[in-house]
Amino acid sequence: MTTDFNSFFQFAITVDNVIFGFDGQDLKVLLMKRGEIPYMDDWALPGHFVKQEEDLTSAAGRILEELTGLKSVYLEQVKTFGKASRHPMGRVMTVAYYSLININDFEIKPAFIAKKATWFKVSDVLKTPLAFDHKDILIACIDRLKVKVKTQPIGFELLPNKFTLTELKQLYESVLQHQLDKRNFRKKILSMKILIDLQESQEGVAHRPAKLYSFDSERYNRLIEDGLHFDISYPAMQA
Amino acid sequence: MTTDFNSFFQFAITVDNVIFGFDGQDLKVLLMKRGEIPYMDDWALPGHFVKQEEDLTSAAGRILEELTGLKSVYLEQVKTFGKASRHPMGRVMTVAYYSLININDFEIKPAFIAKKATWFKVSDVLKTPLAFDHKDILIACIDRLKVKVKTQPIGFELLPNKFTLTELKQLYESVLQHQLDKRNFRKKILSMKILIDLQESQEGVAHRPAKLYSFDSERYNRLIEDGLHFDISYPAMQA
DNA sequence: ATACTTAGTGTACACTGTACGCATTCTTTA
DNA sequence: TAAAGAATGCGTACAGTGTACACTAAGTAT
Repeated sequence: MTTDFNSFFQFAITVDNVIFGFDGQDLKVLLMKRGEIPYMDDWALPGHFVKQEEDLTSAAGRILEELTGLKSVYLEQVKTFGKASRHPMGRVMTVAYYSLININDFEIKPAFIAKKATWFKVSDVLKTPLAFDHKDILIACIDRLKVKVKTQPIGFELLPNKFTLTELKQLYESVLQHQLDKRNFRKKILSMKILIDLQESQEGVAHRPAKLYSFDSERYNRLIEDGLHFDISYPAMQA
Repeated sequence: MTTDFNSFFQFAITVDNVIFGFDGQDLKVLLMKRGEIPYMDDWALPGHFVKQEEDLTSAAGRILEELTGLKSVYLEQVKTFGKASRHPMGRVMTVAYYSLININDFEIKPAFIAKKATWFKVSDVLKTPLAFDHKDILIACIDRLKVKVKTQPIGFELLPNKFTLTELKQLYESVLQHQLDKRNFRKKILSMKILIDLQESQEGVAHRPAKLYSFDSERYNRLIEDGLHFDISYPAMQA
């Protein structure tokens, strides 16, 4: 009975993290070139084994921090992948997370430069093979992000504190893979009253500078209490 | 290095399954009285250890079938719970699934009668303590169901093949915990054209019998291709 | 026959989504 | 310094959907 019970304790758990960034044009994901077997030299999601005494959530945060130096960023669990055959070296389940970071804050930690951590356009990565079942994991995270970004104000996590409405629109378009109508997008976002008009403008651009805004999370929370329905649905705003 | 690697393989994985049913009045969940330590005699979600050679998805299906005899029912992974302290007897992570079954098809397998599998009203269970972190798991599954039932036609999984519009409305009300306006609900559902009018009526009721409908999944899929937006949002239909 | 119970229907109004074009403000360069 | 270029930023009209709301119809039970 006891030995029977113990026989179950032979799994390993990893956390794999789909780190999304946005460079003003495209949605990007951070991949690492594997330096060990299996899948040596293939591109893979950053991930690690969970340690014996470590909470799952802590493990996800640790990976992100070790790699990027960033703490307290947006991090969400998506799905656990547990096919018996998914890891050639044993029974390893992986819990997939995705995180949203401001790509400008980001700086790869020296320890990882050797492992070649690189940003890829999401649209490109979908065409190239990845280690393990990481392609499936990536797709699951993209799908989750698409759903979530429409109904939760998480898109702002990918932008600098100060941003223009054009940048925000570009972000939504690259996540949702859909063109949006400029005027309707502005109208909708501004009508929610969740942005602070910073009374500042872009500088150094070769055209009329755009106004800068920031996301007012306190106000957002108050409005949600009052029944605000955050919803950026692209069928509603096709260009 | 190898020993180091092996040291990670000391986790156990369980699957816990929140089995939802609907009796025409209330949303219910199937719980079992535990017959072993820890948490002996407490109510708990049905669950099991995942076996060495078993896919995660198969394990979830196996639990459901062993308990209810039902195969190929709606089953969805929700979240993995992995606090280091969550299981007093070792490092056990659990992957939470929920499933939707037609309560009339259901018959508890004899092996489980001894373990007292019983349906509870969801609203009651939320007030009583459960084993482990099963309360958290239950809440996560309820929340997921609420979100999902609004945008996917999964509510029908909880109903018999033939149902009345009043039953369907009652189902939504008990899941969403919100009253809906009868006329608007009917108008919305019928306007989607995803129900088949069976040209039959209820029998044996002490009042005007209601018409029976069934869900037309093929038609639904066709309409989705054409851009149908399934959305039963309660702010839109408050009573 | 009457009372009772639930099923089933329609309309008016407000609001939101959607489509769409032009003037404005800044930089660059001729 | 004038003109061209580039992106910003604004408004309106129409269609469609959401929402509120009360009574009649069709059965059963007494």
